[in-house]
Amino acid sequence: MSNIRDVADAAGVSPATVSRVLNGKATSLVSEATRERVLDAAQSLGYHPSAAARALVAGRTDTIALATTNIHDPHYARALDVAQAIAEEFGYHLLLMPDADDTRLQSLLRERRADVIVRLRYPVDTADEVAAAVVSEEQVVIAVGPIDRQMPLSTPCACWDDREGIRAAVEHLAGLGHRRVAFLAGRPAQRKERYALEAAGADMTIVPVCIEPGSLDDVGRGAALARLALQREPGVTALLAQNDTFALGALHALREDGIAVPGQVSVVGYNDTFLAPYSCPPLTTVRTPLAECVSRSLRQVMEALSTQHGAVQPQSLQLHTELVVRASTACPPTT
Amino acid sequence: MSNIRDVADAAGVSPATVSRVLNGKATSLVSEATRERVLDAAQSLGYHPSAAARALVAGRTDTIALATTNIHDPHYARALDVAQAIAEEFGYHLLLMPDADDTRLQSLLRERRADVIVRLRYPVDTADEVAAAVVSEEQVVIAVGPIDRQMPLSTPCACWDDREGIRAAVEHLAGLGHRRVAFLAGRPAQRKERYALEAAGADMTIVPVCIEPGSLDDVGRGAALARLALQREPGVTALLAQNDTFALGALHALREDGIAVPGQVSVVGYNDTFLAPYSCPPLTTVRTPLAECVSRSLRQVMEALSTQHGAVQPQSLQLHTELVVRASTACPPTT
DNA sequence: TATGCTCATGAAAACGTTTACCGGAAAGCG
DNA sequence: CGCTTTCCGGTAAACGTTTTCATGAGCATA
Repeated sequence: MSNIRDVADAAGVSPATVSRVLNGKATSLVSEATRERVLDAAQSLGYHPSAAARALVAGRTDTIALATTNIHDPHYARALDVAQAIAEEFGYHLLLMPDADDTRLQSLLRERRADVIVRLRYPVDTADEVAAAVVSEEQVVIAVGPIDRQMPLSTPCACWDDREGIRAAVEHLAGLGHRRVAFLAGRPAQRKERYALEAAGADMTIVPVCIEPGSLDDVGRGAALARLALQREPGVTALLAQNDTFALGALHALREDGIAVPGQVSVVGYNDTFLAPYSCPPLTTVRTPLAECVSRSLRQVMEALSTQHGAVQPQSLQLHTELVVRASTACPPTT
Repeated sequence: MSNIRDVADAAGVSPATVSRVLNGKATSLVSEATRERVLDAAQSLGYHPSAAARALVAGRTDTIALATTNIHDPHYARALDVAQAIAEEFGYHLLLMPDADDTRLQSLLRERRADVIVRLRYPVDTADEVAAAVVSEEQVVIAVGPIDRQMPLSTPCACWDDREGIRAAVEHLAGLGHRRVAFLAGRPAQRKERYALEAAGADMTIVPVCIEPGSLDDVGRGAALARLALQREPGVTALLAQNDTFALGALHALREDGIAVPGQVSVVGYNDTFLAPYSCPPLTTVRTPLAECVSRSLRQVMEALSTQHGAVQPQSLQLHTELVVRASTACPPTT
């Protein structure tokens, strides 16, 4: 394993010069002749600087951490793709940290394992507690997620309002004539469930349905929830799913049970994942701007980090959600 | 930001003692009284040891790197889940390295950014070139992917034989009476395509169909490939897809064009992702043991790394593929 | 009391970089 | 020729750990 010292010896210069050549910010500091000699030596020795040593002295790890639950959900996988692309663009590495509670994120920061943490889909207003662990001016926590109420954050933040999306879905269903709708929730006391209830007008009832976490995968849970809803709540003519994956399961269950979608029951998803247009029938769903949020906020921070020398001032960004109407919703049957 | 020295001062001991307490392998080396004092001091100072400094001196980063293309494919997302779970179990971090060519993997190793690299889905027999960069006895490259021919590797390896799966699919279709089948390939000269051709018996023709990489997502490409196949290759009664995502697109296209599956055309997927049972109709597909391969080989290496002090001897593992028959295949129409 | 052993702890040397500081040579200018 | 300026590159001090070696205390044994 070769050192910077080995390279220096091979090129007949000092380690400092090698470092200067390899980091080469100001090209003027070293002559063209030595630069070439150093590069040759490094090349022929197969030299790569130790990330640890560099991080230790420079205080940067060139690493972005992505903190999220549910990497298996296509919606988050998309965000991961986006983050990866940006990391690559700026020469950073991507560290994955799923199911990360605040304590683990804080130690991640303190151990200096990452310069930037993108915290996905937790309610953004709890991000400040994590950000409190920020150690240097060059460490940032970015909060990306649904927002409850506008409030000033000390960290960069990109968010959207789930109420907006839910309201659009509910109004769409109400406009079609649905009067009784079931909300297929991941677990009890979901925020979205509250939104759905609050969005329901006087002429519409929303009944939440949920199921204890078990051995089922997400699609399976969606199927189970759909069956439960139709069996337990007579008169329900539409299902509003917690996410597209649940909706996919619901579609499958209804198809198996011989219930026509959207003829007898309408189904609305959430997130507009890449599966939604290809389901059977194509899924009406609410597009949430998760990927866009990650993309914009992360890029902004990375740019600030790479040019300006010092702290990143927290910028907030709020994007809109939007209902995408496809073929899984229609008027309720006229009985 | 607090040091190990700060903690030492606060506890009235030397840094060495703090290190001993915090790494605490042999509990007998430090007295109970000082141990508690140190832990208290560390706690109240919010101390976390610097990952960089630790990595520099100890030569380990406690990091597993996952090298793969296509994180957005549900099949790889599953592998990622598995790897993450194991990393967590052993107290390691997970670094993501998509689209990594050999050069980048080698510098990853040389920079010592990871102790273990899991290299997904490249032909396993090219892994040795990457492993050649292995620097210390405690660095490992694990090769996980389809295998062409059995050959001794210098690195741990978990693989399966795509020919096995392809053959099962082809025989299934042949048994149903299909005589002309299209293979929907990702790009020209795919290995699987070769396998498909070689698996076809005398009484069956396989025509490859492919399409230049473009702006389409994978599902969209599957749809386009299906349409292309049926238009360009008359007499085709079954489609064999490169992967489940393509198959999903194919199902969608056929449904849109009013072609009955499996009545008029049969469709076979590949990989058996979580979507396969829920497609419309449920997808007949070949189950490949990617996740299982990752799980087993990675766990074995991690255990070797954590107990035995020294090199990991390369163990090879080959698992079977298996055809999962669902509802997207049937006899060809009798014209 | 001298000897030897165990046990807890401290001192100091790595690990491989980056960077602030300094010195010397070359060059421009009077 | 002497002075200042510029440019190039070397020296050495960090960065925060882990780990080897040494030291000294306590204690048992002879």
